[in-house]
Amino acid sequence: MKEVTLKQIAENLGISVTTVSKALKDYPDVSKKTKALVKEEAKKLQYKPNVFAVNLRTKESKTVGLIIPEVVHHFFSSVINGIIEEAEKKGYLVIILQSNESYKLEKKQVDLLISKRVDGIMISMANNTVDISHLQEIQEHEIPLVMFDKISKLLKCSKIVINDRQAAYDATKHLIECGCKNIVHFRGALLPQNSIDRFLGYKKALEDHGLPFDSSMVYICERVDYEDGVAAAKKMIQDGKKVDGIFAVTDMAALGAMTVLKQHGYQIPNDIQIMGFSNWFLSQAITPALSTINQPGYKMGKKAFKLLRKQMKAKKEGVVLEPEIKVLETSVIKRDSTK
Amino acid sequence: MKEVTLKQIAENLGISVTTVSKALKDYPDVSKKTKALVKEEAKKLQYKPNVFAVNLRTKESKTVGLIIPEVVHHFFSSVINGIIEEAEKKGYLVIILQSNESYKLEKKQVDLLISKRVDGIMISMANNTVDISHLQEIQEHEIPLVMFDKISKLLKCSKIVINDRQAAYDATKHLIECGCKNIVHFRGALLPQNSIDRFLGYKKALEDHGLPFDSSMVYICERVDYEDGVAAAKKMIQDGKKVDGIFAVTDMAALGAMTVLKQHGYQIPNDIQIMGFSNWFLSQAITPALSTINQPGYKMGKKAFKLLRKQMKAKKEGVVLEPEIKVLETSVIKRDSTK
DNA sequence: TTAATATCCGAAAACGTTTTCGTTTTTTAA
DNA sequence: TTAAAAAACGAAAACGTTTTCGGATATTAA
Repeated sequence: MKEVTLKQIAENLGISVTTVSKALKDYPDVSKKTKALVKEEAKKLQYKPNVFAVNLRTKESKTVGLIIPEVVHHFFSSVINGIIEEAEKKGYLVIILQSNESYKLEKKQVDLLISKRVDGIMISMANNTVDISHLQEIQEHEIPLVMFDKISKLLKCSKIVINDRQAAYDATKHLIECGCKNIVHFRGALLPQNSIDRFLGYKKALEDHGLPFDSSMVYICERVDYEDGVAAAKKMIQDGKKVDGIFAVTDMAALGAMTVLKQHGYQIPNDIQIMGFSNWFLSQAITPALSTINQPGYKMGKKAFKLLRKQMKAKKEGVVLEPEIKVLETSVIKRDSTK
Repeated sequence: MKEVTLKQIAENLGISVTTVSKALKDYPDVSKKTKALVKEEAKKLQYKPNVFAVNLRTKESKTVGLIIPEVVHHFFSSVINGIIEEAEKKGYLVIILQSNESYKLEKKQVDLLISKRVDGIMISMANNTVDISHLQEIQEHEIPLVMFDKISKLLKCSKIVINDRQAAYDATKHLIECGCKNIVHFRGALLPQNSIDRFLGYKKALEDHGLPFDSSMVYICERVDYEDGVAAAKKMIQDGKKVDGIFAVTDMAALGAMTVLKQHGYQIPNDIQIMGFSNWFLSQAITPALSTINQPGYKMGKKAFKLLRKQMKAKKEGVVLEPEIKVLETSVIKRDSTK
């Protein structure tokens, strides 16, 4: 089974490769008649252009890269979903790589994508990435770059985020308005910006409402997952502090905490109210249903690709485009874990 | 910033492109001295081969395609994780596409991957796919193909599965051994093979243990998710049948059922025992912790790529390889939803 | 009719690499 | 010293497409 090429079609029709190519792309300088002939023959032979040759010639691959900390996370898989769908609509395919929250691996993945000559890159940074030279390298190669969710404030590029600080502020405020006076915060790791911002929002909300901030009321959930929530809650109970509210950095951590609290006989929301973050799809299914902040992963993915596409288009047209920063709306979702 | 090419290096060193190419690939017919020189120069200029040209020349892209029903599913994202990791180890990148459980879209995605000339394809079929001509087309293009999880028995290709029937048999048997006499089955959609197999395993287990099979004790969960479990449980309660055990096609459906049952005052496992399927990561975290079947997604992903790689290698070497079917082990995981 | 213009077509270069095969140079054997 | 063998190198073709630009043909105007 021989591959069908332009040459093949040209020979069959007794015309030149040039004309065949142009006919298929509707160049104005080929007659309607030959266009029809060529297209018919192409269809008959089921001609499909050799992308390898097209890539080489046009210097683009219609492929973009995506680097995220981990695929197996509801938030990130939602983002992936949004990106893939949006990309496909525009004829782009997506290569996904994981950093496993490791700076070293993240750097390696960036190199990989650069050498694969993808048309653009989207990235959500690993927690412990501080050096951003690998991201600058992307820009030096003039590859359009978009950051989302876990971004670096130091890098000048298009970004798509939520206002973590404001959202955390709202979440904490919600707890306060529900009557909480002693609110614990289960925060994320120390480095990533969104973890910092959520912490700051929590702190600010306390201050604005006349509640004292006490750093011993803050527990760290390094990986912001279920187990971390469990561990933090256990530690909290052990510490024996007076607590009537918890603002957790993610729904998963909140859920972990909830399980432990229930096991220890705490009534939710009567004894302790809990606020999550992300609106994970099962948060409404657990008992009590978890109050949380809506973090639109799917939408973020869509927007991320749209921004990237804008950059890619501009590059192709030789236009210089100012980086754009899009902030997506979040909102408090009140359920049964707060009253 | 000009791209560094072989030509560039050749000119700098006053030798031919051919020699440079060969030197970098350690051909035996270039002297140690020139090899050293070339490599040094290449490193100095940070030479990176143009993959587009390499692809064109070698006719391979070191890229594989993956088609799954949906990214946002814990099982599938586990598979993705396994595949990406294994692929990367061998220098392959992965392009992920979704069928959204639609045959039409699945077909389109296959076409896309074929025209992208990926080196291999892995697929888990959409529920309503019966016509497999698009998969045969993959084989006609001589693209290595591996199916996993949701497979077609009609297609001759490498597959990686679990023994759904046996696993379902074990799950049902477990319920029976825990004293259940009236076991309901929440099954998946009618078409996909694994849904059928799980149903058959359930039925066989009943028969083997002298329990009557009653088709009105089977409820369908089309999308096998939480909401389906909720709906099926409601319907079951409404039907007013005597039930002391449920075997659900997935943990998510089981969880949905559990929520409804708890709301209706049923004690689990005292009034009704529940068995899930998949060992979703949170199944151990809910209360009561869900007994289930261990379905190793991550491992399945790894194995799937390994099988694919074997096929790709064989193709390259011109060897014909018999399709291989790997069956992964499953096991009953006993937790608190059964006694 | 010729000249000017519009329309259509194709030769050829280019993209950067790999690989075949022939040529040159060096080494070894006689 | 010469012939044979081994080692090192390079010219050139090939992969299949896109695009420039010059040339041919057909059409219109004078």
